[in-house]
Amino acid sequence: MLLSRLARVSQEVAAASARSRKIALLAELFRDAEADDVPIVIPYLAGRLPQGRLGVGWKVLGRPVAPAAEPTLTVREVDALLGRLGGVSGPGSRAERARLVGELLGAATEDEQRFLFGLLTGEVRQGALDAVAVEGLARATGAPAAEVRRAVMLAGSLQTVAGALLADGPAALERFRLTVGRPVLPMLAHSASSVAEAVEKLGACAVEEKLDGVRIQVHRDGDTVRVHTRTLDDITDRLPEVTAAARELPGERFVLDGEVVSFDADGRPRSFQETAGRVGSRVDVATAAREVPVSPVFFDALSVDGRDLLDLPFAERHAELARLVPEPLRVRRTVVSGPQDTGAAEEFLAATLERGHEGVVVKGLDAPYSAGRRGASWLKVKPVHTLDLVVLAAEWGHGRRAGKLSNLHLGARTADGGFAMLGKTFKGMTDAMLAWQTERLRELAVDEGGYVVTVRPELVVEIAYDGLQRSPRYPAGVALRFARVVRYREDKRPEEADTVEALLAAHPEVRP
DNA sequence: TTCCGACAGTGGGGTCGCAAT
DNA sequence: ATTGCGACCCCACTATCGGAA
Repeated sequence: MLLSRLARVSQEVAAASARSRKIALLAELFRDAEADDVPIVIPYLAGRLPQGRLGVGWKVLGRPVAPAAEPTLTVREVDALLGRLGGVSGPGSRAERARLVGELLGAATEDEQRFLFGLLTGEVRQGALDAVAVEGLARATGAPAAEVRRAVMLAGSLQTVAGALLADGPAALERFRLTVGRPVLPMLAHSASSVAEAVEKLGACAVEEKLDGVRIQVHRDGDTVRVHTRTLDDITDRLPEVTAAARELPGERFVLDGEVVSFDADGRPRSFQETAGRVGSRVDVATAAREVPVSPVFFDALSVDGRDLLDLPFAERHAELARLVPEPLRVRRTVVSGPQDTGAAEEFLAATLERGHEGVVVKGLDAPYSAGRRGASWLKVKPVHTLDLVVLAAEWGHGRRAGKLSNLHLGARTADGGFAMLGKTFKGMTDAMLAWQTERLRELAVDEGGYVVTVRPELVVEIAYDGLQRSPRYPAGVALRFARVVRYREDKRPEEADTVEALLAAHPEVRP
């Protein structure tokens, strides 16, 4: 199949607003793909590379290359070239990658270049990714969409399922069951604004502490232990403590879901930055493990002794977990009977925060494990802080925000009467707010030269954030974590905005 | 007819490791 | 030695479609 066909379909998908139309377009293309093209075409149209990321980003792609006049590239040729690209490493590899990318782009037409650009940067922006591709695949093969989706979650990969389906038809879906040693997409949580709201929604539920670390899925099959992240990357080699802990457990075959975190000498959780830095260290793991030891803490069991527990109610899965995993290696929790018992849930949240953790996750007791879904039966509750800050500058948006000032630079007052930038945010704005702030900020602009528009520091905005973190980049030595706009405060003058001093006083746990 | 769940898009800060400077 | 870049960790929120209620 020619790459030009994919590029054209991707454009048509982007132009279609109806999901059903997007699905139909993808299904038609998948149906036409030859067997050898399928493992390439399907991931490409889901906005994904079969090889994973290739070490090619905006910088390498930034240099314009004269496009080819006629489309001649086939998807198999593209795949072969990207395969070579992925294998390049060592001195001179940057130049070699750039050369290969240039070769590829030079053979592509303008439309094809645009498609490849999106694919390589992971931003296809056609309003259709995995979920829509799954529907298209189901349509193309005559398999029920729900079963295809479930197979993809259990295989942890769309390609694998696509290959099997196109080779053997819908019957192939039978093969995709939870298998120890093969990671499945983890279940995710929604947010709730309070414990009361969460308990109201879920009724009888467990309230569990939410640890601020890295999600892990641990598979043990006899002596073999594998540890995977939320995106199913294998990080076994970086976490010897987790492997050791899994081998200590009194079971030969199991799959557990949990979090890996680091505690200091007093048993207080270290900052996310410290834990994530440790988990990210892969060269000298022994040293990293000595300096920042980590512990696994589990909260769910997906499989124990060959029994697949996914469809069991959480209460039963947790009973299995408790049989296998001793209490110190499980998250703290309390069970409440319903809204009449909200007080106990709130006390548990307060105690959890007192111990230095992030918040709680409230979980319905009768819900199954919805692999790969953001299940409505898991609700996280974290405290939210707010500040009144001053807009120092704004950046022009992209995509559907093109032509709008989107990303705000946020400042707090300093002792000398100036402002210190604490981070940026593009979150929380409605379309109406985007339009309004674009107009208002242009009135305040002192420099509209580049993609950053600097403004007179006069506009006050209320910002919600999750916490403060140490920053090597911003002048106050701290930055806001997950900042988002709540509303503009036109009733406030910049002299009434919050100060850096007050912010630091409110977060004694963080020192710049 | 209205409501709500699922998705995609729009980017945020930090750290690590590698290659280039 | 330092800098630049890409890959991944963590993530919030809004708009939209389409099926559920």
